Amino acid sequence: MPELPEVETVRRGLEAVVTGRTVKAVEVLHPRPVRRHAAGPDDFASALVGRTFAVPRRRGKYLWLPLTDGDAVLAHLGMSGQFRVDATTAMTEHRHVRVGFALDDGRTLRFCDQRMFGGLSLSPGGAELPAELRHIARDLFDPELDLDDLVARVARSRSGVKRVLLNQAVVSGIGNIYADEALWRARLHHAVPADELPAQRVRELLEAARAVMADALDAGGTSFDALYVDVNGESGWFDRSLDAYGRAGAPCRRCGTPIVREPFMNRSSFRCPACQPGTVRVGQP
DNA sequence: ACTATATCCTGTATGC
DNA sequence: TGCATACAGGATATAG
Repeated sequence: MPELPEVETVRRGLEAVVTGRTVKAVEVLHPRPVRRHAAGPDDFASALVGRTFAVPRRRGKYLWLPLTDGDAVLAHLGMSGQFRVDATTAMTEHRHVRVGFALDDGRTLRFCDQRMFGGLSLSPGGAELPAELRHIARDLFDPELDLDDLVARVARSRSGVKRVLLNQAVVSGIGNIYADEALWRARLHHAVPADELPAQRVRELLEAARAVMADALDAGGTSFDALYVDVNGESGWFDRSLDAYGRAGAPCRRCGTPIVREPFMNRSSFRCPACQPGTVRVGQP
C-alpha cells in the first residue's frame, strides 16, 4: 500500500524519467483513473500534448508533475497505482495499464492501477502546489512543517490517536502500515484518545512515525506483492523490517508476546498487547 | 466544527 | 470443481 516512503520512491524514479521531457501523445485506456479531470478523458489526453515536465513533487501521498507552463499533472496512487517506464520490462506484462504518455525521448510512461482507487488529473496553475491539495496537511518530511503546532493540534483531538495519524488534514503521508509501526515504536495503543496523551508522548509518536518512514525510504519502501513497485518494477524490502503490521501471532521483537490483530475502521490494526496495553494509565510516567 | 461511517474497486485467499 | 465470502485500504461524500 503506497504511503509516504513508497510515493517518495516513485517520485524519485519519475524525476529521473520525466524531467525536461515533452509529451508527444497521451492515451487514456480507462476513464475511471481520470475521473477527477472534469473535462473528461479526451480532454485530459489532448490537453497534455506538447507540454514539458519539470521536477516532480510530493506532499504526503500525493504526487504532482509540474509542467513548465505553470500547470501540473496531479497524481495519487491510491491502493494499487504504479508508474512504469518501459526501459527494462515488456509492457505486455502489465495487465492494468490505464494511461500512457509517449515522451519525446522515445520512452513511454504508463500509469497502471489494478483497483483504480488512484488517478490523474490536470491541475491548472498547480505547478507550485495544486489547489486540490489545500486541505492536505504538510507531511513529516516537509521542511516547513511546524512540529510544535502539529503536536498541539494532535493533542487537542478527542479521536483515538491512530485515527488522528491517518487524518491527512492533520498530518499527511501516514497510512495503516506506518501508523501501526509508529504506535509500536512509541508503545501506544491505537485507541487511546489523543487528548489524553501528554504533549511529549505525542511528540515521541510523531518522531517515531518520521523515523520509521525514513527507515522505509532507505529500503525503497514496503512491498508485500506486485501491487507496489517503483518505476522500474522493483519491489522495496522494508516488509522484512516491520515490527507490528501483518505480524499477527508472531512474537513481539521487544518482549516476545504474540502480536494481535484487531478490527479497526473496517480494516486491521496490529499491536503488542504487552508493550501497547489498553487505555489504563497509557501516557502516564 | 468536529467526528464517524459508507462507498468505491479488483484480485487473491479461504471456506463450504 | 464451483460459488460465496472476507480481506486489502486510500480519499471522499455524507451522516450524525
